[in-house]
Amino acid sequence: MNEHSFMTAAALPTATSAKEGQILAAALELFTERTFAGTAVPLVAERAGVATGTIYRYFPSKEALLNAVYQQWKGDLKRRLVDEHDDSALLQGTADETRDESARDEFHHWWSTLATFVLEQPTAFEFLELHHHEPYLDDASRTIALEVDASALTFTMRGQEEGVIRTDLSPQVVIALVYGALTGIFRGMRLHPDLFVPGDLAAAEDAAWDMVRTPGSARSSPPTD
Amino acid sequence: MNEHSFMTAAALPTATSAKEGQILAAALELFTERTFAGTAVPLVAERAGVATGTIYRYFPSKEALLNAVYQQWKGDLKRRLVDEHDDSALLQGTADETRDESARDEFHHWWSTLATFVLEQPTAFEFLELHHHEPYLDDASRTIALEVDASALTFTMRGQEEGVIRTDLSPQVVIALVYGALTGIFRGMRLHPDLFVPGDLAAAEDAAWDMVRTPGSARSSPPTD
Amino acid sequence: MNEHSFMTAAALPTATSAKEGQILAAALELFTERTFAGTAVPLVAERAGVATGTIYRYFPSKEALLNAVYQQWKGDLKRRLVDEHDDSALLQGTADETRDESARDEFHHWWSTLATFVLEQPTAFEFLELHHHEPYLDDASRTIALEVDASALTFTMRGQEEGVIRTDLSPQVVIALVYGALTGIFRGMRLHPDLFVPGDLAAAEDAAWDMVRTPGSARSSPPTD
Amino acid sequence: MNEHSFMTAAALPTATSAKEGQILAAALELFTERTFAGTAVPLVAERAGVATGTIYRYFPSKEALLNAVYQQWKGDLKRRLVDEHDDSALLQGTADETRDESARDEFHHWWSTLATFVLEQPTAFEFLELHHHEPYLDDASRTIALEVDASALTFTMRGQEEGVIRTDLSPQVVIALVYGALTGIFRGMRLHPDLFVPGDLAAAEDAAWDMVRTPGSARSSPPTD
DNA sequence: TATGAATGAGCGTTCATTCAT
DNA sequence: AATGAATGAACGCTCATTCAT
Repeated sequence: MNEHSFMTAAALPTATSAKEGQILAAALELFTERTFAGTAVPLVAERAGVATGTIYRYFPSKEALLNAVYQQWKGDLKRRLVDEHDDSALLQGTADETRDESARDEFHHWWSTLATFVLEQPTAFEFLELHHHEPYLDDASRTIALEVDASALTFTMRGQEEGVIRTDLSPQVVIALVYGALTGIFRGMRLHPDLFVPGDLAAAEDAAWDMVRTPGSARSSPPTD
Repeated sequence: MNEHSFMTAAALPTATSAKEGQILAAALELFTERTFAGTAVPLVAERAGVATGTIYRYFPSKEALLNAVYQQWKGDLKRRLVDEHDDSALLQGTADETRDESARDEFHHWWSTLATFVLEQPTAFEFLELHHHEPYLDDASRTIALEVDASALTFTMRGQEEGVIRTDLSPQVVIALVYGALTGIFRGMRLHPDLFVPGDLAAAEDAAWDMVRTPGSARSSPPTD
Repeated sequence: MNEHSFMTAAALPTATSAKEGQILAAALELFTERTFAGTAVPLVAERAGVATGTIYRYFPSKEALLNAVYQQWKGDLKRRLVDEHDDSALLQGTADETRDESARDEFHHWWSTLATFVLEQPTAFEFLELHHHEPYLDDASRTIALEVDASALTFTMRGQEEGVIRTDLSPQVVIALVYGALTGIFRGMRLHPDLFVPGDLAAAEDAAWDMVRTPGSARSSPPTD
Repeated sequence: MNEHSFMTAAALPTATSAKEGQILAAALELFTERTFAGTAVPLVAERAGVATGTIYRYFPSKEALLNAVYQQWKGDLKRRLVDEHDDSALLQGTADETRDESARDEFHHWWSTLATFVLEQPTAFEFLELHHHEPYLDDASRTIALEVDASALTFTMRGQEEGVIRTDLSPQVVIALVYGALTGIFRGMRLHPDLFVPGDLAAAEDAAWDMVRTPGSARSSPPTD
């Protein structure tokens, strides 16, 4: 299904030196805390522990640095959500008669993978949220985002064709609802860390599924990892 | 129910002159399009049709202008969500035996009020989303946000006590899920206007309710306005 | 012959405020002393007695400032060499039988006008020399230069047709020789002020004429102003 | 005649390695194309095909590199104009009765040597023109320039004493006129290559001589090489 | 000897804010 | 009350120079 997964992983921008990694990490934090325009390049340099000029040895401009951060993490997310899932699906060999189970399974895959990413890399997730649609995202950045979107769309439409996912809403609306719900919890966690616990994300999976499954159909439990 | 309504209403910033209104409108648009740090004050002045110096006659600083915009619209939203609803609830005199209905009704009130606001004032809604957690929000701005949150919390906890809203999730998580779901659709509408229609927001209400209602309980239809 | 001379004079860039004039004067000096790339904008501001940012209120960029200086002085020179001469020629009504005289007269006009300019505005003349062919000259700057060149070419070719100016050299070479000779003296004056006197320029006119007049023809004295 | 020739010849910088030669050649081109301040050292390194740091192994600073280029070519020019001529004059043994011839001959030597240099090394000639009077020229650079000037001065004054060169102008003015005329043609060739031909330089020699010879005296033809 | 990554001062330019008009 | 010219600190970025390899 996806015979490119090894290659694309290699093609994704990865820090090829310690300094580049420090710069990417500092930029991730600061762009997230202070927005792109609100972050001075010398500040990135200071947090990365390098001189200002060094940043321009690795990235041709501030904008290119932002795109590198975006591609680093959107690429990581895509790998988790799309590439690895395709691989495991190939290995397991999904049979047709398990479709009904499979939709719930796949929902679980998406939700739990996102939840894991969110808990492991909250700053990266917030960065991606903040820079969804900035005009300074370049083609490479947009391409990765579209690949993730396309994969989610495929899954959702299949679920609707099978009658497992509600059809009174367009697949885009279904995706927006689920992704938004997850983002809502994430935002609560960041804004009010005292009122949320890490388990909330996993606990909300069933509720999110109840939102988009065909109403009235038999409820199915998520798989136990 | 809401003993603060007089005070807060009076405290809300309202444009007291045509020029102030033009400045607030221009700032709303530009801060939303370009972020706070990415917006030059002279640009706000130009779009508002006033001289740069005039802005400083009405607002002591760029940051104060941002807070004024925030309070203008978060205040408007609060008035729609909290104040007016309290008023109408007071007038109608809600009886105890209608509680079960009432939770669904109140959910409908929140969802549809938010949906209306989103469709009427998409730029203002996006502005509020973008400036959720900025460090330059002042106390007045934060206070309004907290009042809205508190009102939603009260409603949700009552719904949970009544057994209508699911109790396997904390009230904060419930609120975050619903608000996030709505925001997700809104973001889809802004990002992909061709894939969404205005009716999607209203159509998603039932799905959102399915997410937070106690699972397995009888489904109740929303009221017809 | 040139009914636009009043208009073009008005269209030439002229300092429209005291500050703009100070900036142009400071830029002229510094660009001449230190070359364009060797001159920092803050240095121009300092010598002009204004803040750095003020320069950008009058000129969109350092390059535009250079072009403004160029057009200011090349325009001045063009006015002296071309426009005013056309005017006076029109007024006097040159007759055909005085052609032979006229070529020597016209040569005198060019030489003495250039000499006057050089003595009055040595820095401006050196600036124009230094920026003859820079790639950052814009179209307006080049146009003025071409107009001066074209006028010199017309005069030279007429002199050659009349047999007064030597024809063993192309008109371009004739112009280059004369202009170069004058520039050579100017450069000597700047480089070795102790070895040259202001009168040298005027004194060299006859020699320069001897270079380009048809050899062996009767020598004609320059007019006495 | 020139008692300095041994010393100065030894003092002239000569490329002592292939790399140094490449650096000098790259610097010549770039300083001429882009001016000194407008040329980045890494750019010189790139065009020379060496690493940036290598330049600092041969030249202590960018300024020193400029002076090395200047001395390389001004030294070359001096060798052609002064040293070799002295040598050949010494060998041939010039007799007194050929003085009148000799002045024209010597003029021819200067003009044709300069013309040859200009045609063979246009970039070097332009470089020397551009850096006539830069404040960053060091003593060694200035010394070479003065030696050339002194030699020209000696020749000119002798010509004036003999009555062959006009005496209504100081020898410095005479030199400036001739050198300027030649430079004027050179500049025309660079600026408008389509309007000039290489032969123009040689063709203008007679005209230049007409400029400085004593007017009215018998015209003498240049020697045929 | 030669490299080129790293530095940080300084570049051209912008912009929040002030204030004379 | 309103203007917009003026300011200068701070921006994104460059580059002469150094030095570990």
